[in-house]
Amino acid sequence: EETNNDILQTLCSKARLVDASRLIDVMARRNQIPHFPSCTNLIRGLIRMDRIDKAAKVLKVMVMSGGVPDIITYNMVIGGLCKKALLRSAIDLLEEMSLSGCPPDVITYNTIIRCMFDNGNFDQAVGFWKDQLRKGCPPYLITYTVLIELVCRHCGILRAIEVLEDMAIEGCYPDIITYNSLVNFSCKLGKYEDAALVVYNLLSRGMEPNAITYNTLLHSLCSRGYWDEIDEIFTIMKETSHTPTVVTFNILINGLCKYGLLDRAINFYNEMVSQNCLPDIVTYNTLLGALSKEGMIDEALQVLHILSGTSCSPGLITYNTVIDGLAKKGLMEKAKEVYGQMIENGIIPD
RNA sequence: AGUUGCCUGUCUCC
Repeated sequence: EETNNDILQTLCSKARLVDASRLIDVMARRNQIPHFPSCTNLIRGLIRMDRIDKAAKVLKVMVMSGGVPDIITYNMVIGGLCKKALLRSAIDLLEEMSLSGCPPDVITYNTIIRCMFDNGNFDQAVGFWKDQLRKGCPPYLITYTVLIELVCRHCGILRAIEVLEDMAIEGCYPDIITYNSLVNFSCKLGKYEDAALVVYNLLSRGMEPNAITYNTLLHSLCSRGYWDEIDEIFTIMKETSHTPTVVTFNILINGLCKYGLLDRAINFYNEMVSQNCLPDIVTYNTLLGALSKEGMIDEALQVLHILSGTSCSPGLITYNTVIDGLAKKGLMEKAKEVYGQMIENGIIPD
């Protein structure tokens, strides 16, 4: 046991986390008790590597061995399970928490509610939330922010705004994120009158739209090609303290590309560079997709080549984008070549 | 300290 724990610590410190998790399995089978702090570090590391399955297993061994993981580690594992849509496992773990001496907190509940919501299990999410209220949990802003979209979806924007007002009466003040969620939802439905109503409401509460509010509007307007309105908002952003961000430019570039207006998209690219707003990998992925679609294959390959070895190196989506573009033009040889580059650069295909 | 809520990019489905 002692020897194994020494090995465990060595593996953890050498970042050989999968090996370490196998060792934990072996130790568990031999009824050996793993060193708990190492377990915690291992769990967190495995989550960072997206190996939730392993992390959950180590957590289980730790608990069975009498260890009590801290709330943050638990929440991270539950969050990881939720991201993988393993809601059932997340709920099982939630139930084990209290038994293991580490009762769940708001963050645990919010994580689970969010997961139910994302999976379309709306009734389950609301039921779960009501259970919490019944148990005496005070209303939490983040929970409301997740659920307010449901009110909007089922009862309309006016009711949603009423709920926000009720929240404030209960001392739970909606913030800009809460309002942005509603702006986003309204925009997705193309209900710009509703979005405007939300903006008026946040203004009347002494808040201001932020860059994300504007970006949300821009994204929706872009998908519908409302260029005049887009121009107007972009101008407002430049005049206020909510300067366009890299996301703003990415939205505009993407919108123009989708409409085949690559030249105008490139103008925005130049504008962002000249304003010291650094393009990121999303910017390049967007442009690469457009170049490929327009048949500007050499240009695309050139950009790809330039990107390799910069701080903004091509990722999985970059390669997928270019390979897909080449394949759709029937250029299978070139596609395979790029695939080879991808492997060489250590990117694992999906 | 580190874990939960708002905006952008590829493919598939629509």
